[in-house]
Amino acid sequence: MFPTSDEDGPGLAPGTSDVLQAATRVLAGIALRSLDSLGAAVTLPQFRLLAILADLGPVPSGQAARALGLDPSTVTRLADRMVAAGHAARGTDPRHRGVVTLTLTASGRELVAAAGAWRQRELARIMARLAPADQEAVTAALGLLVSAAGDDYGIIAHRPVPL
Amino acid sequence: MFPTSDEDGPGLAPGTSDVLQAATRVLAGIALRSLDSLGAAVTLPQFRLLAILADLGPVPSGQAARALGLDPSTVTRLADRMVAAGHAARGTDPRHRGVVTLTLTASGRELVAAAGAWRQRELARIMARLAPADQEAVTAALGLLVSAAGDDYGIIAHRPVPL
DNA sequence: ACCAATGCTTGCATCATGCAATAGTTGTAT
DNA sequence: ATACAACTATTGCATGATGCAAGCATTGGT
Repeated sequence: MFPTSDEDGPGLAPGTSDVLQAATRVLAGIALRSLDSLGAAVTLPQFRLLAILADLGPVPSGQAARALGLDPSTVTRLADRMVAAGHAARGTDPRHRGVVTLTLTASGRELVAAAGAWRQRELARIMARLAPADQEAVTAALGLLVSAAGDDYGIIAHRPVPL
Repeated sequence: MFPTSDEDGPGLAPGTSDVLQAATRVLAGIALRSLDSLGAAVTLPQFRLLAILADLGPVPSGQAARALGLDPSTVTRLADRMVAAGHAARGTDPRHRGVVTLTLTASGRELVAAAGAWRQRELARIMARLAPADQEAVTAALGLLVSAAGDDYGIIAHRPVPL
């Protein structure tokens, strides 16, 4: 089934590495292609900014930068493009006039929602090929993997993880 | 455990989307951080080129471009940098002198091997937190997922998938 | 009123990317 | 033999992403 690369490290059952690599390809592929479904409206970094804004609501630019693991200046320029495209808006915090808050516009919210919907449809399409019991097994196993990875690869990590 | 986003599409059990998203983060995170372990020696696009060369052996530049889903000109310039860095070398096919073949140097092979080794250690570290039975369950489930995704997200796809 | 800390932006350099135009090669047809 | 069509790789050009360093504005404390 998989091109066994006879490269299994210590403590890993044979074939595990290959399966993990293939699974990474599948999951990352779904995430990336969901952007293509938007008609090339936004790039991956741009979408990441929109997604974090959808998650956090209106936040200071710097906080978005920390959440994304990017330099503040990079977020400034990403925001430039998203404001120009009408997907986000800049605002000010009355308390601290030096702070620039970023918010999604209706257009931005639509993009994030559309990508999420596409991802779910695609996922359902793939899972539908499995028996119900297997579907449950996949979900349960992924939950195990995620819990094992713990905080190391969570949204809030020492070094934030993309996607 | 997961921030249930009450966003489960049709045909998906509740929570599935969140688990999948978290799993994507974990797997993509491992793949991306394996590059950091190389000391920022190469960027992700550069490493993708090296990895494809490791997979395919010496290949024409254009074939590498197709395998990566990139424009040939992009591969030309990626190759420029990797040749300059000493990780790859250009060659010619005696049959077709217009064809430029790309090969890994010893240095390039080392990089690919080091990243793979890091990934395996990290994976083993995470899996070690699970009971052996659960480890097996995770591997089996990922295999199911990959087989369900089938050719749609394989190395050889209509639209090649990164990573 | 000065000053240090904080936060955003701009200047600069580098990498990544695709499209279009160009150049070199090969095989075929005239 | 020459001309042409097909293919491959590269270069020119424009845009986006990125980090670091410098600059500017704001805020709070002394």
